[in-house]
Amino acid sequence: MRLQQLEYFVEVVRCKSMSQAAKNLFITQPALSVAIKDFEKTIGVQLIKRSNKGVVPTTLGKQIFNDSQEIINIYKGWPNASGSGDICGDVYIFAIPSICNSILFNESFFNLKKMYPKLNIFLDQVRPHELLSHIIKNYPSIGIGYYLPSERESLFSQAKMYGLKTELLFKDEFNILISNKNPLAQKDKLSLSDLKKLPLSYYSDTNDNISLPYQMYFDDSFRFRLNSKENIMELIVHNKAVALYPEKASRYEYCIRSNLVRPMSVENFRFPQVEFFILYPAKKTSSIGLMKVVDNIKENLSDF
Amino acid sequence: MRLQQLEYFVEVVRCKSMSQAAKNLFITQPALSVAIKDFEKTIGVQLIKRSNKGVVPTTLGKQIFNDSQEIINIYKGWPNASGSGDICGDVYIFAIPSICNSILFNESFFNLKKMYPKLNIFLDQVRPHELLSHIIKNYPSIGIGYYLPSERESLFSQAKMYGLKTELLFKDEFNILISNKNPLAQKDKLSLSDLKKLPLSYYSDTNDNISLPYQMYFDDSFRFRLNSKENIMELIVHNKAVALYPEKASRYEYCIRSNLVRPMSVENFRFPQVEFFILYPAKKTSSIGLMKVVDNIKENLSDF
DNA sequence: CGCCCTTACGTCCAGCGTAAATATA
DNA sequence: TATATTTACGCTGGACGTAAGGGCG
Repeated sequence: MRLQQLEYFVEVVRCKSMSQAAKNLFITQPALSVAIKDFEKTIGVQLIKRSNKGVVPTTLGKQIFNDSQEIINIYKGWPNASGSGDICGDVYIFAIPSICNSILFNESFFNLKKMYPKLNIFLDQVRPHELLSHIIKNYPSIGIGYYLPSERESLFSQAKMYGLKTELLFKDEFNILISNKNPLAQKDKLSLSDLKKLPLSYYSDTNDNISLPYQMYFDDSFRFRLNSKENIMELIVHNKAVALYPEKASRYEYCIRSNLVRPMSVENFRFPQVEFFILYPAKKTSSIGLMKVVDNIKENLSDF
Repeated sequence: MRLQQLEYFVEVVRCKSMSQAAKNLFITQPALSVAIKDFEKTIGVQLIKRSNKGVVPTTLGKQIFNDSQEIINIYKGWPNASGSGDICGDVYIFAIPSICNSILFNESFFNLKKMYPKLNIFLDQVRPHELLSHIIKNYPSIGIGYYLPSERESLFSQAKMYGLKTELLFKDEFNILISNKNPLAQKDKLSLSDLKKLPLSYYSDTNDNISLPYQMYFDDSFRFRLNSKENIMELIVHNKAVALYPEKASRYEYCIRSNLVRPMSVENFRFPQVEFFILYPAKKTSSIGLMKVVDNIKENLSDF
């Protein structure tokens, strides 16, 4: 017998309806029907009477309804029990640079910390090619990154091998970040020939597989290989270079919000489309704290 | 989270030892170790400190130990909860004639009824070839019968198809039941030629695949095909015929206990060896009452 | 080395979703 | 037919057993 079944039963009695309770519990109605039936089977007696109008508890059903509420009240007080109890523990998040601001800019992310003061949340910025290894080394932890559509299958299967679940958050498109000081920033769109006047900055790791292939389109008389987003942004703001960044994910960058730089696309030309994903332990035994953070991020970044 | 995990945790704290608790809980020590670890993971905090001397609860562990006991006390009062609460419901047992007395003769079988007065137990005597169909028609129910070793695989796989679990109870050997009035009963063993003087009685169903093949060894000038054990026993007691019966399973027959008839073997000759089995629903959601009866029978009839 | 607990891995069952069936007004 | 519940079935994950691994006296 699972504690969850008690919660299911309580919700069914409260709603006087299987279908309504199923909605509230975020499971399908047949699944709930079976769960309640199994619950009755282990208890050994009928707990609710079914009809096409809904359900009503039997005499004993009411008794067990009360007991169940009492039990739920006890364990909801436990740390990390699915109530809002005393959720605690350490949660590690590894995210690629472009998405970090989007996470941090979101007020509800900080509400997590207010809601669960004992929950320690650590956000580490890592380069895309390091993401998976960080997640695995620091299991259990959460990862946020992107993949090119062609990398999708290999990422999903690799993650699965390590007991990780991968979920798509949103699709994004790379664009050029350019300083508003640059006269070209006045245009609606850049042309391919404009690019030749612009030096491209990119990450110093040799696996920057987004920017590297496009180097040839830019002014290749300069070479800026830097190892932090801050360095790169600094360069862009001072109009010494441009960079390729995912558009949606970067929308909360300070330089963009304050109009120091702007994202621009190129006429008749598309930079890579990518899909942002979240990676987290597939096991249901993951700490509730971790799952709260996962749910929060998914809520904030889905359909971004 | 399962209610069982609370019981596991409570037992571990009580024993101050994983291995001892595992013994009391009838699971292996590694299984318990994992269960407790999962419990801690969902709660989010360490509940016990491990050492090579055993385990001790942490501060929070003690708190949750108390809460768990409280929760267990609540649901142990429910009908069929694994406490000795108010176990109720109907339990149907189908057993072949030869084993019925062994079940009924056992005092502990009747203690079941004393312990759980609301549990209705129905015992039906059925012929071996009808056993499976009765079990299926009356699902969930319990069956007790025997098979020839050659029938073993087919029975097990067929039962599995119907969601039934089959367990060996004990091995038995068929022997001749003969009236003590008969002078041959004075001998130590019968000879094959003695059999020719003895008419064989057997069940009137055409599927009596134990007795039928041996008909030729007996006095075949008589043919007694009867449809109840009482009729057959009556015949044997009055020395009008003999019959083939499994020896161990029949030991509680009144006629045998009171020395009216005795089982005899034949020199240099063996009647079929059979294996008695119990059949019951494989699902863990079976009513606790049914499982109590299954456990009782297994306890009484294993290594008979 | 022995005791106690953990990790690894394979097997089997339970939980849930999808789709289809059933019941009642 | 419309609404509510049940049944059927496939997939995935969890529970437990067996066997092997590690820490501490």
